[in-house]
Amino acid sequence: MSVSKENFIKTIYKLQQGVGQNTRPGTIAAALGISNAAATDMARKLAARGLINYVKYQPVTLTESGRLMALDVLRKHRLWEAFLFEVFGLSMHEIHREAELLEHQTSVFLAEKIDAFLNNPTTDPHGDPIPATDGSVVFSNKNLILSEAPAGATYYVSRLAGSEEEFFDFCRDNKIAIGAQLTVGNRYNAGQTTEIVIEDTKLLLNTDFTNLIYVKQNQ
Amino acid sequence: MSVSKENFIKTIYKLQQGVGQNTRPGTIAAALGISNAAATDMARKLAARGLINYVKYQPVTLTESGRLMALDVLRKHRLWEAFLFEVFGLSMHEIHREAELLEHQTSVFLAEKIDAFLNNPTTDPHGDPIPATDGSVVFSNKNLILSEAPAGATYYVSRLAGSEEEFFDFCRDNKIAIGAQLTVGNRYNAGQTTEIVIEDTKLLLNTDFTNLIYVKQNQ
DNA sequence: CCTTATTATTAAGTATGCTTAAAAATAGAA
DNA sequence: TTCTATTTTTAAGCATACTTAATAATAAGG
Repeated sequence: MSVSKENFIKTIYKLQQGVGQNTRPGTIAAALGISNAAATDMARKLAARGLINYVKYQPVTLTESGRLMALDVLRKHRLWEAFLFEVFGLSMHEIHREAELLEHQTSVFLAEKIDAFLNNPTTDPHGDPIPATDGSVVFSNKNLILSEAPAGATYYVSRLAGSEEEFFDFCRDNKIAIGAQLTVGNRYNAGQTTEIVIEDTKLLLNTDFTNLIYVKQNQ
Repeated sequence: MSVSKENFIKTIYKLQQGVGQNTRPGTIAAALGISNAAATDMARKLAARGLINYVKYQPVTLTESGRLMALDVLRKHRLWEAFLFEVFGLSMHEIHREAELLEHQTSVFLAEKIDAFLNNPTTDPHGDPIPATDGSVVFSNKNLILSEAPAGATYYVSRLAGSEEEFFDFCRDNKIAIGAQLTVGNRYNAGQTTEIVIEDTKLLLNTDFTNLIYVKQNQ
């Protein structure tokens, strides 16, 4: 499997998980920074290999073996993130950037070594679940997405699901970190804008960010 | 720079260092497991980029920038080897196999982190020197190649310059490890075969292996 | 020195993963 | 529902990194 194919499959998986996103060729193309034509082309190739279900003009979906492949790459990505964070103390953005490259050149053998070294972690430093070798993923059912978390309550940040440096910079500058306490205030603009209070500071966030931040009731 | 180009440049560098080897297209092709035609093709492309000197029907040589690129890849390779050996306790063959993949996806940023974590090592677990960021390499002038080491004397193994699993298996099975003591005995077959004594066991090695083993007088 | 064997090069062809441009299908708005 | 805008697909083309087959040059042996 090539890097391009692994990233294509991984992108489909992540779009399927994401809120308010679809897996149409154009969406995948935009996420990967390639042309729509290239995405259509790749969709046909991966369908021929039995990794995705592809019907012309329809959103693509992963087959079971495609899903397993996505999870294999994601497992390696998140193990590297946890490792680079733990051992070298890299930032949230740095671990993502480096893991994005290393994930494709990591043998199952090495992934197991990293996993054992870290004592089989269940989440990476972003709070993303680390899939097991058999493809099982445990999503915390306590996690609420900030864009839909009931107002008035106080929560702890449990997951920062972004990947862009801009997002992590914003989080850092505004004390939004895993474990940080925040209160959800009013919603404006038909729920597109959420008011939060964090360390006595009021912030207005739109869905670009509230769809990437997860919270839970207890720390 | 692509993986293919990095490996081509790296192979030229290693062939230049090796004993009884040349850097003709066919030799490079054999080392990389590609056809002679592909090697000629790549030679032309890299010459166009100013990384190698290529004249038809002549052995190729690295330019200064080609040499720096080879050393950059080699630095990352050997830092990974040292790291995987130290942190995960992988074998001599395993560290090589994994580093062979990781070396091409390692940023200078990450290489520096690994280097600092290991306290700026000067050699990897095989005894190979780790090039510095500026491209300087310190070869121990005390190292003697076993195929040319004067007979009758006792030495310590200082470097195992192979990469094949077969070579490392042989070394392990015969107690040839970095720091091990050995005595050079008679030479036969016009110097092609060297008798050594290691832990009271006599061994006959040919140049396939004695060109890959380095020794020195003091531990 | 000449013949032969080896090696290197060129030429033609293939798969991958992209691109842009044009055509076809779908989705959205009036 | 119809028109238009958007999206998807197809088509043609390109660069990379290989292949095999044929040709050319070099190296080696007698």
